[in-house]
Amino acid sequence: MNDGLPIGVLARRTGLAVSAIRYYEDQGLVRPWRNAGGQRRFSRSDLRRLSFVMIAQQFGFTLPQIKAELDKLPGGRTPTKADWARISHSFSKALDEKITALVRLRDNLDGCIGCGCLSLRSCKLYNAEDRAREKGPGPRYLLGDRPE
Amino acid sequence: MNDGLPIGVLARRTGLAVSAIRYYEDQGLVRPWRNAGGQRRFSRSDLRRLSFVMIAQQFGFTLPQIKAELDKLPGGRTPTKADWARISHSFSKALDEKITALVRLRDNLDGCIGCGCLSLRSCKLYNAEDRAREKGPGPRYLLGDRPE
DNA sequence: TTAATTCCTCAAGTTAACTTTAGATCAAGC
DNA sequence: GCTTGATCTAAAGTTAACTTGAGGAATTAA
Repeated sequence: MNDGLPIGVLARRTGLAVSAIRYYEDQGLVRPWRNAGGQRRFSRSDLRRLSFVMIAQQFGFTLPQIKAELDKLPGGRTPTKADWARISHSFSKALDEKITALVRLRDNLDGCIGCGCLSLRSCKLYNAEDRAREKGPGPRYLLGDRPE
Repeated sequence: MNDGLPIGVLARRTGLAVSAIRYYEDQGLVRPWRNAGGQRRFSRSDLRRLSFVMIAQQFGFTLPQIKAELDKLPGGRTPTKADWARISHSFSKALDEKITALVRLRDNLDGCIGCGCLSLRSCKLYNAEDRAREKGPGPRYLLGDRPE
């Protein structure tokens, strides 16, 4: 009874394709064991790992970034609710910061007269772009750096 | 003086590569005109369009989704601050909903004893997954549907 | 026990979002 | 006018994140 879940069950429960779950194993996001016949068996907590992956992806995180988050979970034992609460919390905090930047963009528009931008010197957004420009070549991110 | 910005200036101001901006034109995200010599000229408001694209991408929106948002801006005239405020607002509202779902995931963990999940029947997360499962085959999104 | 289903690996194919390359033209400063 | 740097097009290449397909083995239900 407690011999783990086969991959198809994980797929049905999460909505992921079987091939996607196998790919996630390749990328180190889950670590199933094998049964006597060589088939993957997952623990129930992997349902949670996969849910986390799906959610994080919807927010634009890459698989390596997500792996880095998941790697913060304890290695030897099954993660506790406290482990998960901590990781989710730091995660939603990072998102809150991104959102703050988005709201700031919206609010900054109020300083401009229509668009154009007719009053460039007083436009905070314009200045924000100029400030980003001073940081040198290569892509810069208006929202600050990407996570991790 | 008011003959528009060349692509290189847009690139320096936004941090995007010139090739990326040209690609965005192909995808219909910006619509520069051409000068006598056939070179692209952009309006200043395109700086804002591109900033919006960059921000939206960080939140995992695809280019078609972003285009759909930008297409809501008025066609004939330069967008006003009110236009931009409206689009940013609906955008951050969608994100707030996603975040709410994330927080719900975190909070749901409190119903479980450690993990395992030892008390499956009382685990809200487990039930949430089962509910998703009932919606039929194909991928389902724990956070509700993707935007647009 | 047999049939249907599920699973396995490995290699190749796919899509989105770009970048790179090549060869040519345009624009700006001296 | 000339040179240097920016820009042009078109086609091919790249990376992440998967999916698909082939051929075969394991599990499960009857």
